[in-house]
Amino acid sequence: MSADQISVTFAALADPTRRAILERLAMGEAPVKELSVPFEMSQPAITKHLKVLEHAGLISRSREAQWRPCKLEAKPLQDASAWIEQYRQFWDESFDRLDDYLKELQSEEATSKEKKDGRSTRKRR
Amino acid sequence: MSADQISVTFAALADPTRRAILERLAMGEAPVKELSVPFEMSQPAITKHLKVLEHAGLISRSREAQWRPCKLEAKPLQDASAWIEQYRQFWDESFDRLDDYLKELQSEEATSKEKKDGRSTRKRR
DNA sequence: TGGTTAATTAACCAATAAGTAAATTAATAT
DNA sequence: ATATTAATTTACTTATTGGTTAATTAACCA
Repeated sequence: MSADQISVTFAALADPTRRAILERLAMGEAPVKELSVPFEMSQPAITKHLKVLEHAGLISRSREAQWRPCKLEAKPLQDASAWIEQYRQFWDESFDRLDDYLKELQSEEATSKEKKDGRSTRKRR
Repeated sequence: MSADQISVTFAALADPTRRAILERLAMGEAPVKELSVPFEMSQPAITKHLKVLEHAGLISRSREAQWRPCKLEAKPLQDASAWIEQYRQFWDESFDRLDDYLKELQSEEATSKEKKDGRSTRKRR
């Protein structure tokens, strides 16, 4: 564990079991036993995957009696997403327009004014 | 190599050297020697990283005399991005508006009409 | 108390990953 | 032909990953 946070995040996402767990957790919290049901895999194996996810900050854990519910923590995904979005222009033809819209959205929220202008000056391809 | 494509993509992105190589290639094509300059690492090591990236479809390679230029191929990033975007609602407060905008954008492009309506009916949080 | 369920820990194994140094291939240049 | 430069291949080492089974901890239940 000397890797940077985004490396840890991508490494955690590189396993299909772990991604499936995250997808399940998007529906709501769940204890280990329940998470393990869809997989032909021992419970210790699931515990290990959960440790990887927890270490990556992608889940958090609490206690309820003998259960340890897992909860999705999507924050690291935001950074991963931001990294990938750098490259959107290389695949997305409508990148310019989306990019402009996001900038506009941001300035809208930052300044809370200029609600109905700007758009007319946007670049178009 | 029996993993699904998105696992291969995330695994390729989990290494900081490989991410740095992709960032360099976003500026334009480059041969192996040039790519290896910023790293304290032997050339065979770079060759290995390039193979991982090529195997993941994140770069392609050609030939020019004794050089093998590498070129960024961002397509797999689109799928990785799409996977992560599933979770945007868990971190992004303006998810609803962006989601609505993307839907609007899509229908705009599909139908090529209804250019200046819709926005007034969007959900707001 | 003892039994059951939930989950983790410990010890182990096989496969993969990330690096090295040395040898080899391929193209260019003299 | 030979030397140089670019890149890869080979063989090897070390650490990590993903899984196993068996034992242990922890909380609840009757």
